[in-house]
Amino acid sequence: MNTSTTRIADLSHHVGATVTVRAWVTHLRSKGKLGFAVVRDGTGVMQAVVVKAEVSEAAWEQFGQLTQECSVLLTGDVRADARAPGGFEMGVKELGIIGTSPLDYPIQPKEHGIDFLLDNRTFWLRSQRQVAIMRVRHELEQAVHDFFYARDFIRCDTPILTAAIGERAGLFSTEYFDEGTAYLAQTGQLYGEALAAALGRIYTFGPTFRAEKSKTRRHLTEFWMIEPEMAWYDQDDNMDLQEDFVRYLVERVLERRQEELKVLERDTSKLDCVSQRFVRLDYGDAVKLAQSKGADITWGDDLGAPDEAMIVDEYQRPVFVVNYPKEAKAFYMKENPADPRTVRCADLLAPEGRGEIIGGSQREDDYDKILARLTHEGLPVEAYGWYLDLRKYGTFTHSGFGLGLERTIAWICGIEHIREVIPFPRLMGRIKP
RNA sequence: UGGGGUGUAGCUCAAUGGCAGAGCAUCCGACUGUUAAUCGGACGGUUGGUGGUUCGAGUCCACCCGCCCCAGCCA
Repeated sequence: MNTSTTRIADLSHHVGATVTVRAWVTHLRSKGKLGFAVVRDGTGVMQAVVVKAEVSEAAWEQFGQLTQECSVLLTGDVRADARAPGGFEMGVKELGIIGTSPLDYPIQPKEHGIDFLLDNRTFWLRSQRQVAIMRVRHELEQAVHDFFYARDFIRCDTPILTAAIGERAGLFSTEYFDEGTAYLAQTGQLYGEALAAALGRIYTFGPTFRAEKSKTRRHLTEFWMIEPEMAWYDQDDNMDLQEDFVRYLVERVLERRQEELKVLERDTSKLDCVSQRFVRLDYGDAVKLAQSKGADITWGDDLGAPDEAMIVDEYQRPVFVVNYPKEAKAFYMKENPADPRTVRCADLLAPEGRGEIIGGSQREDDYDKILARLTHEGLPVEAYGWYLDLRKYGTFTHSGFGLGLERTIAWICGIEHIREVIPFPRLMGRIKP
């Protein structure tokens, strides 16, 4: 690495000194014999000021050759100036073009339509807003690992290529040698349960794939999920952990990524609600609440997106909706002893109409009951042999949940559509770039 | 998949059924403190496609295609 150059983020330490910066040109303005180039290097933005009378003939000529997105080597004096984007600017002495950039660069500093931006995602990612989002994403990923490491959870990686097992929604399939069809994992949970029996408390952090024909601002066909699984946790312990986890993630970003949130124009006061205790609302009460607000819903129905929005709107902070009807939920959730029509589960609804960011439950640990559920749902029992064995060889109380990374980032950043919070979104009808 | 919307210059958008336009970008010129600079000029079109109605269709109708929003499924 060339250590003789300075990163833009470090300019504040070099005020008054002469430094060299490598960067890309984002914006050019000229005013006769005075030129301005706003450049970025991934760590920040800097304004370069070129005065014809103060540079060589060659340097001034090079300035005239600059185009948007060409890469440059700039040498000059650093000074703080309130007029400069980023707060610091360089009085350029020497200037060289490293890589030219043709005049047809598609992204302009103005409004563009979403389809155009996604087609040009590689370039769109260079914009200040996208850089800010990716930095928050990075902070959250690191925060996930820090949270669980501090609590002695073991990170485990579960397979992406699987035989059909897991959720009910659509699967992506591919040929797998002589073994027939393999499917891209929709969840690591079932493997997580096996690992919890070996290691106690574990979590997975990986991509998941769902071939659902969903076209909403909350769905991707490929997204990242964090799935902890804890031996000897019941559903109440599970929710306590989720609450600590979500609160930690939000506070971590508020603490360390204020600059990025400012770029995103996020009203961070809306996130302060996580410091309060999260609401725990029984499913039956949630239905009554939705009904009182005019929703057409009866006991037994799953809550729709508008119902969820109504419920969260009532409390203005994260809400657990607990103990859903058995029929609305997956076979592996534990029957609720207090009301066998329901299961010991919870969805965590994020504020501001964001909807579900976590789905979790205590797992059914009774061999006969889970076998009956599998059969009742018409699932291929033989495919679940090793999973059922977890209830046969030393069954144990255990619980876990799945947190959708992109939904969480979108909520914290205040981004409307989750396609913007992953570098290269995979959507129904979009596989490129 | 269902409901709603939309498709016009490289981009973002105008145009009572009657000559297809603007801003930005690009090019040329002016300008020593710009902030998506400003000012003057130039360049830029098979109006998504195929049919139809009409003297005349970007505009109305039918079908097809693309995209957007909402819903379902979920994280």
